[in-house]
Amino acid sequence: MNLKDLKYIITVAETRHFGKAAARCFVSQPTLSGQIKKLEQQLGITLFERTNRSVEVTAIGEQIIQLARQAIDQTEAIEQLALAHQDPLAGPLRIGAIPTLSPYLMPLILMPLRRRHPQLKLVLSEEMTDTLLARLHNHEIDAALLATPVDEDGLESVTLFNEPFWLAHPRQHWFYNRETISRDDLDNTDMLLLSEGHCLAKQAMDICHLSERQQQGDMADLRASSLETLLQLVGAGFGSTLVPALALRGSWTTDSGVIARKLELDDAYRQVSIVFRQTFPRQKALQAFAQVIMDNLPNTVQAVKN
Amino acid sequence: MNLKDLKYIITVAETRHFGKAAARCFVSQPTLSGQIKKLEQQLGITLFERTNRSVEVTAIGEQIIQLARQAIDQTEAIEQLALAHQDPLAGPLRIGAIPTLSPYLMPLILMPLRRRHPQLKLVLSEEMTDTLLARLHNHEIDAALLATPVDEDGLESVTLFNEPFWLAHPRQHWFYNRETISRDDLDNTDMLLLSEGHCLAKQAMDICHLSERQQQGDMADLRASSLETLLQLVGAGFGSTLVPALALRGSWTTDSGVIARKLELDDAYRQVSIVFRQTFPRQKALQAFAQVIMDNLPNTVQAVKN
DNA sequence: CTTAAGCGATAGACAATACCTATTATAAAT
DNA sequence: ATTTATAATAGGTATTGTCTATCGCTTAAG
Repeated sequence: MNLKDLKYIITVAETRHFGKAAARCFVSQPTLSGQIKKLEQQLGITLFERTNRSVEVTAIGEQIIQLARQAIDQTEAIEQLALAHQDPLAGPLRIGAIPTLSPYLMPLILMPLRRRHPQLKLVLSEEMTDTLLARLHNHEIDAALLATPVDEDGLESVTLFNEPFWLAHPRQHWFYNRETISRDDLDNTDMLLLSEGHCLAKQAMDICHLSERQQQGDMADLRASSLETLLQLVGAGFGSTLVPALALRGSWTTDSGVIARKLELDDAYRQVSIVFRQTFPRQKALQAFAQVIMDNLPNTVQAVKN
Repeated sequence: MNLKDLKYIITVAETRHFGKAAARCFVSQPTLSGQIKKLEQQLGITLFERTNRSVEVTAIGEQIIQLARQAIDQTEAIEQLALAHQDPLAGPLRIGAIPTLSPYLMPLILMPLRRRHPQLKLVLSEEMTDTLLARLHNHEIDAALLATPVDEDGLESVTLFNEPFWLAHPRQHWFYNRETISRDDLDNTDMLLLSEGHCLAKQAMDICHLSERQQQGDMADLRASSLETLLQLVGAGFGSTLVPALALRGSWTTDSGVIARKLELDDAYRQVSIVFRQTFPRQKALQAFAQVIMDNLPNTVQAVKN
């Protein structure tokens, strides 16, 4: 059986005329006759009762043609669906981002994205780097926004921007009187960190020259599960911390006893990149998404030219 | 697009493995790969995201494969339906019969038919010869049981049996004392007839040598619309009539003042035949139906050997 | 009564394409 | 480093869908 054959019998049933049906199917009449004969033999039944003068559909033919119509409808639905999704921007894009980035970046780009690519729908998830990479491999998400370099098999990574770390310290802290903060200053203060698994925790440790062991001994009980909590702790005077620039766009500096200051250190930034499977077929959609991000960054962070 | 292609992508979606899918489809792996590539190009979308190590279905692929499954289901339903009807006896057979035959013949054969061919369902209709022939041409019925020879284009006719005409007369009639009834006797009595259109009316007139005109003058007001009515009239003494043998199988002789007697005339019978379109594809079913009729006739009528 | 026109079926040649074998390229496992 | 497993590619073969030309038949017209 064949989809063309089904179209043929449907058309014959409609026209009750082999010649006209053939013309409507853009084939010759012998072709149509032959294909229908073949189909009838394959099915073992007669679909049309024909004389030189008339063509009538048999009872069983009526039933079969009804089913054939449904089958053709399904295939046309397939073509419609495919056509609607030929635009790689169309349809949902499943994006995961790390928790120290997502709540600060997404508000910046969602509106511009909708304006620029209204047909592109996002499905967002917020998880830590390892989980995101696993979900990427499992095809559960299409891309991940990470702040750590990735070099895994089958994954590709495009850097979007460099996000500086700022120092957040309590107002009462002796930092308050310093003109600039040096790395030595950072080494000699109480640094609060995010709980384990957050890449930001490890990066902060690297910059402040803290070792894992040191950390465990000192303030394991003061690791926070979110940046918001962390800043609350800073405001309460428990210590200082490094904060990615985008996270400071809120009202932290003004009210709640937290002072945020730029760091004049070469390596006090993180590289935010979008990571996806090399085989992902809708990379154009990711490209568009990335472009919207880079076009809508505040001037505290600098987009990377690729 | 092609039904085979749809089967291919369904199988790949199930196995997530081109080689295994190819084996299950009984084709080589390159064939499967090529066909799927072709389909993806035709649809303009990627159905599977594949590496050397894994095959995963894309989001749009999932949707399309779901539709493909439905389409394949429809075609399998077509094959099932065709298979179920490959037995030409299967499915309903639309039979029309004339009113002077149907109510007397059908009770004789319905039970034997069900015993012999339980899968053969009858759809009966009861109309006069002309109507039946028209419906036959219109494909509204598949065969007609008639008592008149038919020689129309595209129709074929098989004689089933010869049904003798019996004479039905009132008990008080002078026929009652006669040993045998001759044709002259018939000419000289009041013959009651069925209303126009019934072939039995014309046949009775032929046998009794009545002309149309004669009939109109005499007893146009006494034509009956059914055999039952006609016999009621006979019982009431309004005249005599010719009755086909099968119609006398009831209890007419015993009670209601009607005497039925065989006629010893060469031409006092009618030929009952089954008529159908030459192109009708289920002639085997008609053959079976006809055989059941001939096997279950009472000994008052004689089957015709073909 | 002959001729012409319309219709579906048939025959044979051709061309598109589905299919196969053999091979390549690449990644994972030993 | 070698082997194994996988999908992709290349090139040749075979199937089969399609075409043109024609037949056989029926109906309509001259």
